[in-house]
Amino acid sequence: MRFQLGDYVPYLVNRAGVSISNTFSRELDRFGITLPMWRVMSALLDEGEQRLGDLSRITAIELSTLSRITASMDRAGLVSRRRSGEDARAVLITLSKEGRRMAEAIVPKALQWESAAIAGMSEDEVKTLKGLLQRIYGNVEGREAVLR
Amino acid sequence: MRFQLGDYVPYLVNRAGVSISNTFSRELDRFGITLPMWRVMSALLDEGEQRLGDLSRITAIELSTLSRITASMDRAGLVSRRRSGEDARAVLITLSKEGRRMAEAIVPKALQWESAAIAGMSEDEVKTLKGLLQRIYGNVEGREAVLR
DNA sequence: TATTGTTATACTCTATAACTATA
DNA sequence: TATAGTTATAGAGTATAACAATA
Repeated sequence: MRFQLGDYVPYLVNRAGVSISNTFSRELDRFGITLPMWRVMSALLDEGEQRLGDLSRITAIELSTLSRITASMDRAGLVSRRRSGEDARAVLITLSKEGRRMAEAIVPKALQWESAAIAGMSEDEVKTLKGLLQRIYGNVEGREAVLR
Repeated sequence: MRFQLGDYVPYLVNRAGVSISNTFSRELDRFGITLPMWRVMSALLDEGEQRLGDLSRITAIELSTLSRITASMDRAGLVSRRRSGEDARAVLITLSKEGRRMAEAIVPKALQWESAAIAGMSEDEVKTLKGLLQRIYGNVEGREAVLR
């Protein structure tokens, strides 16, 4: 049976994703943060204070990994963590002033990298791309949910 | 400045890629191999014997990582490695009989996972998706090449 | 000198599971 | 009992660089 890696969707998606991530990670090195940290910061910038569990869903970072990441960001002064008043089990994460300042400095760079990645595509193509990627994620996670 | 993670292409690509990779990795666990190993095997299945450097390009795996991975696959009896006669610096990697048998057993599973990931998409959409993902990879790696 | 590949180190993320505290 | 997080451990990939062998 013939199998061509260059025509195989999971490979193409993963290769594109890894490629973007790796190159942007190098940009983030200058700020002393990792890509998952940037995800956390941008999610908080957009959505405001979040519970750890919700942040895990938004950023697609494993809860246990996220727990360590936010602890490290807390030590670095980028976020603050406090117990929720409504549910004492929950931890609320917020951007600190410094974290917000850094996040706002990174946003333009992030948009530049996005532009570079989608260079030459029409608005329609980009829109289609986003839709299809969301469907892939939904399909895969949905199947996962069934298997669990 | 507003920044929405859920509308940001690098995030969407990476999320979809990681999601597919993680779920398929669990399928591969049954065969006792990792996703990068499967990449190597499928590339060799499709393209035949390869130099390590070429295999690195095809699979998008770092050379130093690939060196260790193929060494481990060699120990597991999945591939064989030998020096090239034409260029004694180069190492040629081939699937062993057992490696080929395993790869051929995995191909149908891989195609099933691909089908699940792209469920509900038309042929045209899938074709568009592949083209756009290839362009992203080209754009990013091209920019990388310039920066280096 | 440049290229092909190997090896070592330090770091990050993942997967898993045991654990605490609260609901 | 179930949920929200924390912590520890083992394993895999990445980045980097030093290195050997060959071109």
